[in-house]
Amino acid sequence: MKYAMVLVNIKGLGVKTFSYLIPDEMKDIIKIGQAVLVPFGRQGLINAFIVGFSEYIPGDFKVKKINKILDETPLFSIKYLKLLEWVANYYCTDFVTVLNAALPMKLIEKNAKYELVVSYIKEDNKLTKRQKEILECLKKYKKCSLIEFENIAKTTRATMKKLEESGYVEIREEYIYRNPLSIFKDIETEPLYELKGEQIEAYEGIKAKLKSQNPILLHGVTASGKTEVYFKLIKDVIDTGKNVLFLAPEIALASQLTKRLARKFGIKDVAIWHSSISEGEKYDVWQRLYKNEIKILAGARSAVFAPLQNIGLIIIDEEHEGAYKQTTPAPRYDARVVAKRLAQFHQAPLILGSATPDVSTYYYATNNNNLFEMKKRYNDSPLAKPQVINMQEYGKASYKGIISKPLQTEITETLERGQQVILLMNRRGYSTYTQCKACGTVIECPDCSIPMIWHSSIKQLKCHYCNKEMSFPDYCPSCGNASLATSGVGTQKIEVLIKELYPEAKVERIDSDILTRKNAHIELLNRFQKGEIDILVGTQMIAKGLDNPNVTLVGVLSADSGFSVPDYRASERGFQLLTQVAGRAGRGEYKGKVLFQTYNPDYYAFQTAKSQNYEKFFETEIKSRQEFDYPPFSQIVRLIISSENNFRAEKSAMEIAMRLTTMTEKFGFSEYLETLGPTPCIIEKLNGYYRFQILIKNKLSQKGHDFISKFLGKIIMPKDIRLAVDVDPLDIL
DNA sequence: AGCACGCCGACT
DNA sequence: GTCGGCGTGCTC
Repeated sequence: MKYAMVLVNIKGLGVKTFSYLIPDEMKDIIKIGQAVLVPFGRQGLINAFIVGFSEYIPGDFKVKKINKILDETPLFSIKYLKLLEWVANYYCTDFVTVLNAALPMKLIEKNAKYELVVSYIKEDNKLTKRQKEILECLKKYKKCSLIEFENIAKTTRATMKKLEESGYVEIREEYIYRNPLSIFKDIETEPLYELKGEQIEAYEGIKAKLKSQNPILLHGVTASGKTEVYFKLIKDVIDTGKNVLFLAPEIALASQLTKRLARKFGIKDVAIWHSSISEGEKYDVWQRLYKNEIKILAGARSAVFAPLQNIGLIIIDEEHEGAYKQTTPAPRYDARVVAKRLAQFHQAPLILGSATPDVSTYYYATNNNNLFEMKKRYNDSPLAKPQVINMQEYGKASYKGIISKPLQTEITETLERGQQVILLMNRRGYSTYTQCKACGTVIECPDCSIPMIWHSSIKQLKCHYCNKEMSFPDYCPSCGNASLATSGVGTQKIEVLIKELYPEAKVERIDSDILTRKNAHIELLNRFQKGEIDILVGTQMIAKGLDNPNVTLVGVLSADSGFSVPDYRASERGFQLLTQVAGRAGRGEYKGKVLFQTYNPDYYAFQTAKSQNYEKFFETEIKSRQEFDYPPFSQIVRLIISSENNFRAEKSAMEIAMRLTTMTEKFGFSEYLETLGPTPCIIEKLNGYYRFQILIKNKLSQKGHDFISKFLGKIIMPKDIRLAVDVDPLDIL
């Protein structure tokens, strides 16, 4: 091979690949994944990585020689690059974009992995008073990072060098692993629990399926004890010498999970990976993973790109969570999809777990006979049957038309028993829109086609998409009348009303508006757990993960709000939210109660959520998906064309749709591919950009997908127009 | 990002 | 003439 494809990261340019000539003396030792030094433009020698080889260069340019191989041990494998290539093709972006998302920047930018450390040797009477002090200080440490020590001892590099020359201290380069788990230093170890009842059946069932090429679904109701089943499976895998990747939907849950894993399996075998650990920590964990020093890696979605070796099992918990899909920036990957591919590469099983599985996941698991169910709670406490309050009937008799009499009674009784209440209101802010009573005009965000929402806490109107704030106008911008009023209900209004109704109770609100202080919501959840809060009002943030045995009442104030969104997955999301929040009630020894307030008591997704009957919900939902050719019966590729100029965006969207249709016909893909649109997006304007969308429905044809990927790869957009490609979008708003 | 190249107006 | 403004384009 004559040339090497080399990956560089240049400020402003980002991560890109370039071709370099391989000098003869390197030909035998050069390998994919090695760090090299290459000359680049006027910047002299820079760090780069070998990502491929070629006999030719892709174009006509002068080519420079690789200067040096920095480390003969590669930092990633060919297999790893093949996975990223597959991801790039599947998500219709370029390889470089995927690499950028997958590799820690530190790995690409700087290869220096050694730090100066200083250690104590001796002291004698020749030392000055100050030098003696410094050595006294150093004695306390066996060895210490030099920079750190200079800070501690309030001394300088010159002084330390002098001490080194005279032989009092030793300064040397040493690799120091940073360990993100150091916060769990004093962790207590914990044995694995014995499985019982349905857990044993699920465990045995899954064991028999571990050779399956398709994902295995563990569908277990809330609090059924899925985690213990995972732990048992993990134990089996690491006992065979293989490693485990365990994903959780968000960072907070991944941290919690890591702590539990460290307790069960020992801190040195467990590592954590997510977007918020520092670049330095990522670099170190990367090295340890590559050297096969870690047995269990826990993390959020980006952990699918960590170079875990010799994978024997991948687990994705709460698999229905939207957080597994990256929405922005590109690559808009779904960790579940990447994990499936990764599992195939390692010939390892992939286990997906949820109480409310994704409709597509459930469909495939049933078809592949890979479904395992746990229908009872671990401690046999019964699932509460939600009671539906028809607001058409009870609305008039309710408090300000919002909190029905039955809900009020239940809250009163729960508080009297000294138990706790969760109230779900899936909308932030005080109201939902601001409207002129005279002409009907709704105040919209100047940059987004979205109603501005009144926030009583900050006394401002706020856009929930771009966060723009403005003061409440005195007059209607359209007709000039002083008749603007807020309508609709959000969490802030519920908080106010509940405080009015229950002045004695301790009421707190949790939604993303209180996240101004870091960890504010964790503090609130801890206080709720300790019983310092009686009633917790919040958005979907309170629907997940709360395991508080003293919660016996869950009220959903506007249970149908989620279902009315114009999106094909709205029913699924609504069902999941209601089931998850209902699962928070009565997890301990006390029986739980769940109340849904609604104006549409007959809606099917609602009825099935009421009976907590996933199978029934699935039956109805899958029929409608089939009827309209929605996933899992098709794959959707969504193109969003946007511009600050409405007309330009529309024109460009029409051109793309036209070209796509023509090409589809020309290459004979009409059978598999259907192009819909362009249409203005449901959110027509966002952050000042006018948005149009094209939906491509692919009837699950690999060739069709390759065609789309190739087609999109060739498109060059004018500078004032943006094209975003979203494969398997979570919503089509 | 930086830095060169290059095409126009202002000025010793 | 030529100094310098920054818009455009390139880095294997």
